[in-house]
Amino acid sequence: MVARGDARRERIIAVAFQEFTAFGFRGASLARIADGAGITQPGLLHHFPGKAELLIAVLHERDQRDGQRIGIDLDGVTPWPRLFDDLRALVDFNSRVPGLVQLFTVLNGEAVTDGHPAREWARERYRRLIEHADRSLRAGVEAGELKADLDTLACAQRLFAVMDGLQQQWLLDPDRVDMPRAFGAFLAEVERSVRA
Amino acid sequence: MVARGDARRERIIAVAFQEFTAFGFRGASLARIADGAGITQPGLLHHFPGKAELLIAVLHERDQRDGQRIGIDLDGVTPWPRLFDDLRALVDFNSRVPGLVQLFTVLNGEAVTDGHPAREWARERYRRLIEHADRSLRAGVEAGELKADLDTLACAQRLFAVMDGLQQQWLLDPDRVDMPRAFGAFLAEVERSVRA
DNA sequence: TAACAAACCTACTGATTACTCGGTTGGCTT
DNA sequence: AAGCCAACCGAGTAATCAGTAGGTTTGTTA
Repeated sequence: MVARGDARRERIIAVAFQEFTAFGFRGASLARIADGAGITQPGLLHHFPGKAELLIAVLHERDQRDGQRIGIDLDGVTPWPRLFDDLRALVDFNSRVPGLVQLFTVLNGEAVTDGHPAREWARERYRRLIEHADRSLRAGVEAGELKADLDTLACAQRLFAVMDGLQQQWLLDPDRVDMPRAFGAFLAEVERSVRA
Repeated sequence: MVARGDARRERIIAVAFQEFTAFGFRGASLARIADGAGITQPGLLHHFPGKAELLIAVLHERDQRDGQRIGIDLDGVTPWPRLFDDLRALVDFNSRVPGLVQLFTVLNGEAVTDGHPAREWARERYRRLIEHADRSLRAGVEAGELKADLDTLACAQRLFAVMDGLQQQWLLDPDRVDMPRAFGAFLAEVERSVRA
């Protein structure tokens, strides 16, 4: 009976992913999620103790799945040319999965509100991503390949600021924002300016 | 009796501003807003036909108030060096009013969800801001002061992407993000790279 | 085969949601 | 003084919200 339970959990998470993407955490309804998963509401709450925990489960599942797909080792030190390639590939991929981008955009925005269950998750996620990029750039500086006076932390923050800012504009107005192109151009500019 | 009505409207909008900032549109409660404004819920709905219209009223009021404060003429053509100064001043100001930044961040994120009343507002706002910056840069190109092959639209989009992306990071982790400094450094970099 | 527990269900809770109906009040205009 | 209307309020509306209590089914394991 373990197998059936696991399958159900996956189904619930998949439906919850869509619900949170469409309406955010506050706009999401457990009743609709249960319905979509072909289960009653108490049945849903047998698998997850509450709405907040369900959201966290969805986010963790996404982190894990996307982490291994994109193949970036967030704990190691990626050589900086590889970092830029990885980011380019990530944005290219994202441009083909607007739903995924929407989930992250909506929840990042919602996360700054009072008492939001994803606040911690959002902050830690940014810290991880930025520190990873920062390490790459610092290694490049130490190897003498990048400018010695490069502000690596500010540069790392900027990389993800542009990525997220373009996602926001792209979701609101896809016809006017060529996200991969705009991000690629930005990266090229950065690559030129950081070289020693 | 007109004066009292106007004062009440202003009071309602001020309280609603805080409520939408703290909880977003979906998380906001008309009952709490009415309470904070010292009025009953039907009393509130006498002034605004519904929750969506109240949100729009708050956003329009903010647009108007902030528009005249920052002194940017969105319809005219700002000389590009002035554009950069204006943006710098805007980010400096924003760093002193986190509540205001939070309202815009939360609503921009929420706006991409299904059937959100601020979707149109968010899209039009970006269009206005980006077109304004784009016109500035194009004028600079035509005057021969900026690179002839500068992609002015992509550059304009990037300016606001960085601004919003840094706001997001700053709200989540104010200790690790020096927003005005990071944005200033970015602008300096842009200014160097766009010059003819 | 007996015990056990995971995986559900029905039925319900009280709270909250945005919003409506049908008033009353009180100041301004004619 | 009569009439009018903006500015409210009390009392509800039906719907939805997340979550609970307590029981039943069903497969696994001892």
